[in-house]
Amino acid sequence: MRRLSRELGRSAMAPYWYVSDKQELLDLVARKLLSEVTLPEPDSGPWEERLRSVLYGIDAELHDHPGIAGILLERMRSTDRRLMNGIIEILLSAGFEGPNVFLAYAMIHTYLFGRYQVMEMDNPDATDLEDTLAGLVPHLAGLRGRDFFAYGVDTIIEGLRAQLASLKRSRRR
Amino acid sequence: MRRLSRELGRSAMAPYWYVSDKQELLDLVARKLLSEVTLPEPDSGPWEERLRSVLYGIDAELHDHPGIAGILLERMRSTDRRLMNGIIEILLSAGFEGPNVFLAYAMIHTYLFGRYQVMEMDNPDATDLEDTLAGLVPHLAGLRGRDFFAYGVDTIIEGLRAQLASLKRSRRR
DNA sequence: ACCTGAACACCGTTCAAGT
DNA sequence: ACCTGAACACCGTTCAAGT
Repeated sequence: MRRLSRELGRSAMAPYWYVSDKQELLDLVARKLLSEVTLPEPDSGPWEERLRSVLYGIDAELHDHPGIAGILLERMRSTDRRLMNGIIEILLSAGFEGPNVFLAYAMIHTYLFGRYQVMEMDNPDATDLEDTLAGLVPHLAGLRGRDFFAYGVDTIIEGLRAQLASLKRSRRR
Repeated sequence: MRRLSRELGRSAMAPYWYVSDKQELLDLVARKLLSEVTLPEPDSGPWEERLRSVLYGIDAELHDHPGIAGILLERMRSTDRRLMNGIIEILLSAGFEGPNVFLAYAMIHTYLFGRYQVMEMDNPDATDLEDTLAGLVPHLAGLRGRDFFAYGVDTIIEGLRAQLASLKRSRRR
């Protein structure tokens, strides 16, 4: 707060006229970013594509503001449920049901949450990787943050597809 | 640091005789916890089970100390690479190769990271879920933290299995 | 070898006051 | 309506000093 006021050329207490505390300010920022993510139309494609689209949308917002990821994702599941609801609708349309809807959603949410703690891991200090790994290091050079995220999302989608298949199998009995 | 000293009945500066700063103290705690996780023997079972076993091991350590998750996972990929190497060996034994080893590892690491930011989400305030969701809420009651983690790990494993299958397909060409 | 006390630079925030 | 200044309770940490 003090740094913000300093950068705006005001006294330390100036922000407190607009906002009641630091938390409220961060909430407003998170709210703004969340509102910029669009949900795909229900009939705009297969669930996999719609899911990927929301996740990439959230990723894009977080990309330039990794600092508020925590607040943002916390809001997503408490006060600002628009995106959470949207994702759950996608999962329902995919065929998830009952507890599985929440399990699947939580899994996705958790991955997103991790993404913005790690971020810096994208370029993992290839220096002094031991034994078996040393030979693999060259492969690391070409990988970028987006590659890691894309691979993660793909893997999650494949995983969910498998869960869905076994759900349908057990339903048939 | 001040609170630690207070609880130990020492002056605020007492810890600084043992440790050069707060970061170093947290590192020592993280190191201790990481060292308590055992890696399964390479021939102790299929890769899926060995992977699950390490992840559950890490989860168990983090469970009672969610606060140091950030430091712990950061160490895992920087100074304390024992577990990271172990997981990567498991992935290699599963058939991953080249960049895919790192992509798969990063995906897992990211999920773990998210797990301990979210934690509290495990019981998501079923109050005022809107429209389509209201009907699903009863299913939430029975779900516990462990269920969410187990489902996440299962989904990741299924996802990785699918990635592996397509890797092998492309290798055959 | 182990610890203390005073001090510094930094926070978020309360409260009374200024224009 | 919009902002300031002084003050408080809290940090992590430096430095010189005590036993």
